[in-house]
Amino acid sequence: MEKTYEPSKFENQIYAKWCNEKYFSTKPNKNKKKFSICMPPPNVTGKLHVGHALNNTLQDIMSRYKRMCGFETLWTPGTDHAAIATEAKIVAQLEQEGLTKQEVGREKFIERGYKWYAEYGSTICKQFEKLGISCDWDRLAFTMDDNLCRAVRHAFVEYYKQGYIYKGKRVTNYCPHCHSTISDIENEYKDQNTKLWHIRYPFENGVGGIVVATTRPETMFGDTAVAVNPNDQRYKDMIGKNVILPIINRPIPIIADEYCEMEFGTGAVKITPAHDPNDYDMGLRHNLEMITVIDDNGKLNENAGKFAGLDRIEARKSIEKELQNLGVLVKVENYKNKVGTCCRCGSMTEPRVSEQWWVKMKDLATPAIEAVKNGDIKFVPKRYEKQYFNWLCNIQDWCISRQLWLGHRIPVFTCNDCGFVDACEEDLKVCPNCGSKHISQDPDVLDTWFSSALWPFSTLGWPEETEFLKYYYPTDVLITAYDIITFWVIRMVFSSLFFTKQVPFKDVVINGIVRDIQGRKMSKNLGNGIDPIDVIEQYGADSLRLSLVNGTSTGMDIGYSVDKAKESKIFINKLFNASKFVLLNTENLKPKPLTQFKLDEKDRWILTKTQEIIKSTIKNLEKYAFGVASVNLIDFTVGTFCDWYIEISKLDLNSGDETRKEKAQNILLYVLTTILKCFHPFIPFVTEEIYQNLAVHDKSIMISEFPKVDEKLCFKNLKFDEIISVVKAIRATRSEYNIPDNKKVTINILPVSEEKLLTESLEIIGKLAGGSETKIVCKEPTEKTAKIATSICNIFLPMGDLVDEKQESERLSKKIEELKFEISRSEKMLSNAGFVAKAPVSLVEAEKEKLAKNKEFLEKLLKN
RNA sequence: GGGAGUUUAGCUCAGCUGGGAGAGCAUCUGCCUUACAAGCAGAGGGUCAUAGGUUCGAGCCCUAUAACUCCCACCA
Repeated sequence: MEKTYEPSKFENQIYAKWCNEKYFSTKPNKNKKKFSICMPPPNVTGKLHVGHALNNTLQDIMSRYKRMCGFETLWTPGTDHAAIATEAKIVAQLEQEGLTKQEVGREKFIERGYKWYAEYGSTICKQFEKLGISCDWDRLAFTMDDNLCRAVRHAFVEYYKQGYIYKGKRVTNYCPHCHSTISDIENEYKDQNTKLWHIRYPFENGVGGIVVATTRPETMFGDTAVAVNPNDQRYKDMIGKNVILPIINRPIPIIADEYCEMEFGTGAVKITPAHDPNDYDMGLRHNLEMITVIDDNGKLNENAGKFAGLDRIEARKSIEKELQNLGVLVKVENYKNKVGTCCRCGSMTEPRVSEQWWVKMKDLATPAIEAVKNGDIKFVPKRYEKQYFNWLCNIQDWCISRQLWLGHRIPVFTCNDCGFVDACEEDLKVCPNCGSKHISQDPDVLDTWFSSALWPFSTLGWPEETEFLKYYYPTDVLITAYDIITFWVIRMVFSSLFFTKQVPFKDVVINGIVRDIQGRKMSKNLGNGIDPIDVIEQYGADSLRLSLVNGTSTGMDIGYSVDKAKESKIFINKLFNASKFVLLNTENLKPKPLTQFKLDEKDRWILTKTQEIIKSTIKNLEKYAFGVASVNLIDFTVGTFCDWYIEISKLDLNSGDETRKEKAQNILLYVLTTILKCFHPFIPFVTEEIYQNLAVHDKSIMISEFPKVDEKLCFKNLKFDEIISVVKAIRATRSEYNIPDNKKVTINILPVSEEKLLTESLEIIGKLAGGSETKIVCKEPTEKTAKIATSICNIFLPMGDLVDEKQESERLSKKIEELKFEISRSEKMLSNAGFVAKAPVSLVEAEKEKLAKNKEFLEKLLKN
């Protein structure tokens, strides 16, 4: 092993070895229980971010843990083509070359897409490898793979044949930048400071009129009515009359509709059915004409008269000026409202009437709600169920068509001659109705999430009844961030229930978002992003992983800075060094069962503590409490193993007594091995590196067995903590007197109880507390000493003139006060009838014991 | 307008079905002690947001309040 912990020296080699040995690969094995997990596929639009590192670290922890527990473990990796995002990137790429999508043509454009997928897909996989994740690369999936395309097509056709998919005209959110419709959840509402324009629409005779308030004056050219509330006294008489739309002078009717709020604005609303979902509904109710005024590029079209060709936002100023000139602009006030933006590119979306493909959601949602309600699927933490229910209970039909070229093309074919329409798994070449060969396929592609929704089963071979599907499905756990519960988790659930009649996963573990240390989202604009690969290069993958997990809790956001990786590296370095110590002292050791040795108090103590940490690690991992598990492991490694046992073991190792030495060697090796195995899921590389150097080891730690609690190594009524208290008390007193650590003093111990233990532990106390001579005495020394009282003994440190009487009596009286306080506390509790009657018996007993012990202690102190 | 979350040491955060407040970093003091100075030992530092309530007992459960964050919703 290297002298110092330098992760870059071994991480890559170890990963290569794991791959060569096929440790990540798995296949159905009827004799074993399985554990399966499928990776939320990152988009192939770029590099991994810290969020991916977090999410995949958690999945890797579960995978490695379960694998070590003997489960046939499949973790399916993969990537997502993310049609809209990737297409935007490629369009931008083309733009740089001075080309447009149209000039390149659909076929060539798709070719470019595949090139992009290959390039960025492999970049992402390489980054994952650096992170050390143990997914089965042989089963790497991509949403545009042939078999996944077949699954998508099969799913579409099934939905279609059963009447779940239909084509319909309504207002959807259109992104003029991405040139496609997007679904409601892809449309994010953002606060914006804008204006409310009050415009007078005059009556036909040119006199008076009705004033409407609008945030979108540019849509006025598409107005086909003005609506007022039927109960609004102000406008009652105007209903049915016409007003003249200014600028283009088109007459439109005043209609009555409950939708209008009398209190808002002027109480009169301009109605633009083609550009607003509510207006659209009203248009249907009142049979209004629909006039589109904004084109695919977000510019006003010919219906806007002389404003045609202007950008929708830029046109506002000119329109405002014109309205002012016409004398119909009543006022303009500042106004704050929410504007829909495209979640991919941030452009303001445009509500527009268009014909799209939809999935009918209501019947699909019901079983999905049921699956979580009846516990077939559990959310961790549970509170995220609310988000799930909230969305499913208010479900709207899902718009699945996108006006893009990349992605899964909608498999609906139309006969150009007879109008026959059908969805087909194989391309339709000949019309089954009229025999014509003039067939055209729908030009749109499917929403990316349509294919991701099938991910857990499509990656296992569905719709084929493959062995993998039969064995590994449903998967055990999905680990993902909360921001895609609606986009993805919900859609997987209803798709799975519909197509496979099973839930896609049993547990959904939600991780938070990785933010910067100030709690801000990491973004390009802020320049506060952290590249996980940089962190790995600087501190190692294990440090990155541990820093993302340690002390965090599920579902909570994480404030992250590279300092955390540095802190983790410091701990790993500690583990590395402790291991080095053990390795140096256990070379060529032939381990024996620990029960063969005569175990003394400190041995029983460390072995019992080891069983406790195994137990707690298992318990925490089983409930996905990764952060607590690692905190406990670190605490045990540093605070128990390194700080105490290793130091103490040096006495056995250097005792010259071969039996003692061999015992210590065996215990050191056992405890270290246990620590390494428990830690392996968190920090796989360094644990493997160390493990390979152990005197005895399997071929790899990752295929070794996860530690189990050994009841034979659990001991009761241990008193070793008392010895630790003695050491700490002496150390504190030394520090009080400013005695440097390297200066030894005589330690006189006058036992009060546990004399045997104290006698056996003199060596330990002497070593750890800096004793030149450590001995049991039967009475207080006559010389001047610093006096320390502990619950099992009095300690006297002869320090000549250094001893300060005042300080001594202060310490003594402080101790007495402490004890008195403790005693009165215990007495108060025990005299409380409620406590004695209602508290658990063990607690009451413990309190009684404590009281008796403290009373005895105090009595002895006061005697002196 | 609904819903959720957060509020604990100077900072970043843990804290189990309620049973004596924890870690890391930072600060102060002393040590290069034979695994580790990326270290060791010691120390200081908290009315667990506020106010009520339930309970023998509350950081944890209930109710209200405040501040911050997020999600959902068609008020032009």
